[in-house]
Amino acid sequence: MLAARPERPRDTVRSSSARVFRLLDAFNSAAKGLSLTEMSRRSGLPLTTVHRFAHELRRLGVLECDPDGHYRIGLRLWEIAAHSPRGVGLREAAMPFLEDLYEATHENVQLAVRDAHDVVYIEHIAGRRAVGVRTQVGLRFPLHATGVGLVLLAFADEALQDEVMNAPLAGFTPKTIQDPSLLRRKLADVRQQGFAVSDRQVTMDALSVAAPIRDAEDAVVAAVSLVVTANVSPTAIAPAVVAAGRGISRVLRNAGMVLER
Amino acid sequence: MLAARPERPRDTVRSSSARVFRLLDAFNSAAKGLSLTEMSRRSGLPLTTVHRFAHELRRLGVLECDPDGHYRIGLRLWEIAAHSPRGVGLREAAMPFLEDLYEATHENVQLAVRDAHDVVYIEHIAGRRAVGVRTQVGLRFPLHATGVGLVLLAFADEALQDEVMNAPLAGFTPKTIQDPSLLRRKLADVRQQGFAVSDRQVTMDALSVAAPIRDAEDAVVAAVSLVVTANVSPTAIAPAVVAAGRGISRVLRNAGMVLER
DNA sequence: GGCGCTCTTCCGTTAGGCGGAAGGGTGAAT
DNA sequence: ATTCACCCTTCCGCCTAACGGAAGAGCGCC
Repeated sequence: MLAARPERPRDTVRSSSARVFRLLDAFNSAAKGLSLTEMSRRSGLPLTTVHRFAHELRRLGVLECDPDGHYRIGLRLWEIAAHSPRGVGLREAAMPFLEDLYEATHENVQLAVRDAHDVVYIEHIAGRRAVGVRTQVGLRFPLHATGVGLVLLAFADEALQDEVMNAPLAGFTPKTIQDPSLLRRKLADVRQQGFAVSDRQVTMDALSVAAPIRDAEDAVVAAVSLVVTANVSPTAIAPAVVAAGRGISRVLRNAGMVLER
Repeated sequence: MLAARPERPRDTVRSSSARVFRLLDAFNSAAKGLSLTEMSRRSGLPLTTVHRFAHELRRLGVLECDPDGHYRIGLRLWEIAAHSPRGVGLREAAMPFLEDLYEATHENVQLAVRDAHDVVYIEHIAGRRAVGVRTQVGLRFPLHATGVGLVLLAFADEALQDEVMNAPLAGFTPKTIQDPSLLRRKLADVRQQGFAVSDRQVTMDALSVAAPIRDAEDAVVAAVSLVVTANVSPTAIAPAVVAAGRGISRVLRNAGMVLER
């Protein structure tokens, strides 16, 4: 008699952990803290569920809550994340070299890894004087446009390269490579030269030079780059960037760090 | 007939989220990745439960797993943590100033917040030439010994100060303050001077000078410090540290950041 | 081949999760 | 004062997803 169908799996996984992390994901691009209702809206979880989770997570220190009921990502989560090899582990190894690079140039220094089809920025150093760049720790960006992305793509599996080529390549400026065969040739150049140049492919006022970072098993697991104003010669700064990449790779090798997936 | 008692709450909370984070906590002080069995042992959760969680968390990207079955904290968790105001948010605001401090001195620069009775290091910059310090991003340390700790304690609630005083004060060197009344006087000095000096209280070869960082509501929410060899004069470096603290506070104020708990 | 180790699958039980509904609190608009 | 709009909180019955012991599979090692 017209019983409503079970109608189970709306579109979502019904495990408890998946819900918790769906809730936590609601905090990306949340400048300020979120109220319970906002969390509910962003995550698509029922308010009651959010209420239950939020209180529990607060009790655990995973979320923090200011007096007027706005929740934020808490220090506890940050501490757990500090044990992430590809995040903080890599950063610790790389920092002295990024430091030197910054001090020598006073330009934007960036450290990034790949996740799926994105670059994820792990660290960046920028003085107040350097060219304005919109990168931020934790930010994602498509692989084909940036210097670090080109490096990470050039040394990735062919399967992954194909996937990226077959998807539409977003354009940011007139100089962004959007043609797959052009990109393929570019990647070959990167592999041969040992560094990548992204010339005004993200903004028209900046170019970046990036070099690979290898782990203890010699796999390219990260990239370091220098972003400078577009009038600087890439070949002038490439040696320093490549040297930094080598230095960081050496530290990873000596520490026996393996960061492959 | 002799039914075994329910015997419910061994010592642990039985919520799903609490278990997940108990599992994730198993990763602290885990240099390398953990196997399922190791996770089970460290967390005290039954192997089957760990098995279920680990697979689910891996599916979610919260954990990563290398081919031989060793799990690590994944990039997804790190990305979520990148939205933590007291972690990455603070770091972003402070970085240029830490940078300047480092460049001017080439000594160890540290940024820390307080959590309960501990200092938690959010950032540190150390060249290869600086005095060896064992701090690390994400590390905890007692409040009463370090420079940053003294600052954070000096400007904390009286209630919290009392709690710290009433607990035994761990000693690290002969110069570590372990007497509550001495500590109380020290804290008064810190408040009056506007900076703290920890002279050989952690190791006999180093001293640190720390200054407070205030958020948009003028609450002391963090501290910045410089750790140098014990023969450097604290008063010589204090102005630079205090200036950095002021600079960072200004950025927080302009950004309207409120980091009180 | 037996032993110790770890990972995986199975499955019956149940407690913890779920979320609609209703209640309370606050502030702004009328 | 009354209404409205929001947001947070509590309650409670249903039920499913989580639980974990037990047994089995894979893998070196002595």
